[in-house]
Order: sequence, then structure tokens, then C-alpha cells
Amino acid sequence: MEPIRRDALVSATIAEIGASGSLEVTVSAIARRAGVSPALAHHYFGSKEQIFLAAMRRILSDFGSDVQNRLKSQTDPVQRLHAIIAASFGPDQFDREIVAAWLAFYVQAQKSPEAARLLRIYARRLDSNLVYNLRKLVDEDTARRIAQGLSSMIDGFYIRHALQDHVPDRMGTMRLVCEYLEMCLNRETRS
Amino acid sequence: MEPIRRDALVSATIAEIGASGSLEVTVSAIARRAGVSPALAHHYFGSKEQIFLAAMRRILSDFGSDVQNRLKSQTDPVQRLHAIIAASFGPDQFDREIVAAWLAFYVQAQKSPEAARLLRIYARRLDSNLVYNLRKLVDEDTARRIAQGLSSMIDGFYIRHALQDHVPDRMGTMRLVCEYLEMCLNRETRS
DNA sequence: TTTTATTGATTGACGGATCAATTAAAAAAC
DNA sequence: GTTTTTTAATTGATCCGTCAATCAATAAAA
Repeated sequence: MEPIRRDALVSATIAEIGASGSLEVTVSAIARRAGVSPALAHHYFGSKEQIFLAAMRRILSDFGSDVQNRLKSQTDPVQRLHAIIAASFGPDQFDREIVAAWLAFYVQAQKSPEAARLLRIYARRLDSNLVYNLRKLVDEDTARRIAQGLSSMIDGFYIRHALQDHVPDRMGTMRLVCEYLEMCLNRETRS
Repeated sequence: MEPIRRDALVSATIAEIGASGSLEVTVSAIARRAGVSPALAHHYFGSKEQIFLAAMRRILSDFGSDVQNRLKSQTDPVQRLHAIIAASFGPDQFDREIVAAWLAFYVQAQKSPEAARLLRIYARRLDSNLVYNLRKLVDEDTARRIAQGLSSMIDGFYIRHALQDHVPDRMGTMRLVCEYLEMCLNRETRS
């Protein structure tokens, strides 16, 4: 029973955060959505913060697996970079619910050291993934800078997507990021 | 007295949000920081939400004036674009406290229609400012796309700056955005 | 003496956490 | 195969703390 309940509660948490757009979500609401009593949520997770962290881990690890899956079939550095970008704009990740959760976690990270740690791990992994592949095309310093630009741009589009509705669609947005990558590479490989 | 108290309370609100990194800030804490009783805060603002909205208006309008000031002395489109970017990375705006407040407001906007409205106004103004100046250099469609890319990149750097500490400094970050702009323009004016 | 500024005390709601009690399942004993 | 015992799953009721909001009362100006 335990794993089933934990899963259901985590899913309910993400859904609830997505629906409310913030972490101001009651344990009762989460439990209700999962079809159990509030007491049970505490029984399995101990505290509200633990529930949130579990939800965060789920989202982060889902994203991580997605990236790995997409990378598996690619060997060319440029293709691999495109795969990483594509993962960030995958239908799952770009889901409003998930984006709202991300945003909420960003805020949470400012006071929960554990949440901050989780986010740092994700950011670092993404970054080193980018740098590693860029490194095969340009020098170290340039690779770091392009990686910074890419991930910032991705994060930025996330936010804008979460808030405004008048942004380009998923694919159009992704194309902009890819174009940025290509412009950077063109510039470097030309010299 | 009223304008003085209002100002002090708004400043205290921003400081408190910055310190806690979220909107989970009590009216008592704000009032304490402003050196008055919690009751007085309610007396002047009516409700907590109104206090937040006032703080948001302050930040948005400060940013707006900053942009206008920087634009005043520039006439060349490229220089004006640089001025807008520079404003986004001005020491004031890039202050940790302010960035934390921005982030918190983004979250708030997901459930407060008034907060969403304020953010939309800011976003639209920034966007039309960018597009207007880009329009003198490239065609309409391209201008819109570059503006999207620029503002997303700026937002992204904001977030990363608010969370991770291992990001490049203010100037380095700004240079990356400017380089993006130049690459885009180079590409277009070449054809 | 009226108006403005200000507060301490209080209220009422909400929500996280706890706990004792209940049901159901599983294991052990006979 | 049935009864007993143990263990796990689950909840309702409740406690405690926090906090926004209110209000009546006081101090200070005008």
C-alpha cells in the first residue's frame, strides 16, 4: 500500500500546485485529491515539506530520465545539444501544471536548503551536459558561456510560458533557442 | 503622515520579501520593520494584498523610470536597445532583494488577477519598447522574435541569479545578452 | 473640539500536526 | 480450517500555533 499511496499523494501534490499556481496548498487539499485523509499523508511523509520535496524529486527525476532517453540515440554533439533542448521543451515539461510547480519550487528553494540542493543538482547536471557537448565544438570558455546563455533562455521561456499566454507556441519557442545555439556556433567556428 | 507611512511600509514589504524569499511574510513583520504596529498597516492599506500590490507597483514603476531615464540620452536604435538591456541589469534591479520580490510576484500573479494585470503591463511595455527599436533595423516578424529571445534571456538570467550563486556577475551576464542581440542583427543585416 | 495618527487587545479562521480509536489484512497458533 | 494475535492501513476528532483583520481606546495635532 505504501508505495501506491506515496505515488498518489505526490501526483496529487503536483496537480494541486499546478491548479493553485503556488505552494499555498493545504495538506487537506492534497489528501482529498488523492482520495485519502489528511492524516494519512502525514503518516507516510511526516510533514508537508517532505511531501513537497518528494514531488520535486519526482519532477526532477522525470526530466532527467527524459533527457537520458533522448540522448541515447544521438552521438553527434550538435544533435545531442538539440536533444537536451528538446527535452526541456518536451510536452511533459512544458505542461502548465509542471511549469507552475517548477516556479513554486524556485521560490521554495529560497528558504528550504534541501529544495535548494535539489535544484542545484538539476542545474549542475544540465549545465555539465551542455558544456560537455559544446566542448567538442568550441573552447572551454566559450562552451561555458554558451551553456549559460542557453539555459537562461530556456528558463526564461518557461517563466513567460507560465505567466503570459501571448507567447509563441512550444515549437516556435524551441526553434528560437536552437537558432541561438546555431548563431553561437557559427560565430565561433568561423574564426 | 500618510504618504510617509505608506512609503515606509512599502519599502519594508520589499525588504521583508527579499529577506524571506517569498510572499509568506506576515503583516506584523512588515510593520515591525517599518517601525509601526500591524494595525497601522491595515489602517492605511486595508489588506495584505493591497500592501503587496503597492510594493509591486513601486518596483515596476522604479524600473520604468530607470528605463526612460536611460533612453532619454540615446537616439540610435542600437544604443537604445542597449540602454533597455542595461536597465534590466542595473544595480538596483539586480539586487537580490528585488529579484526575490520579482520572483514572488510572478507566483502571486497566478492567483491574483490584479497582480497578473500589473505584470502584463510591464511585460507589454518592455516588449513594445524592444520591438519599436528593433523595427528600425529589421522586419516586423524578426523584430518580434528577437524581442522574445531577448526578454526571455533577461528573465532567465534573473532567475538564475536569484537562485544559484555560481553564475557570472552582472556585467558578464549583460554582455551575453548584448552579444545575442548583435548576433541576431548581424545575421539579419547580412542577408 | 474635531480630526488624524496610532496602538494593544481580541477575534475568528485556517491549517499542520498528533493521537487514540477503528478497520482490515496477514500471520501464527491450535 | 478456524480462531487468535499481531501488524499495517486509515481516519475523526482535536490541539496548538499563526496570522489577517477588527475595534475600541488613547495620544497628538489642528
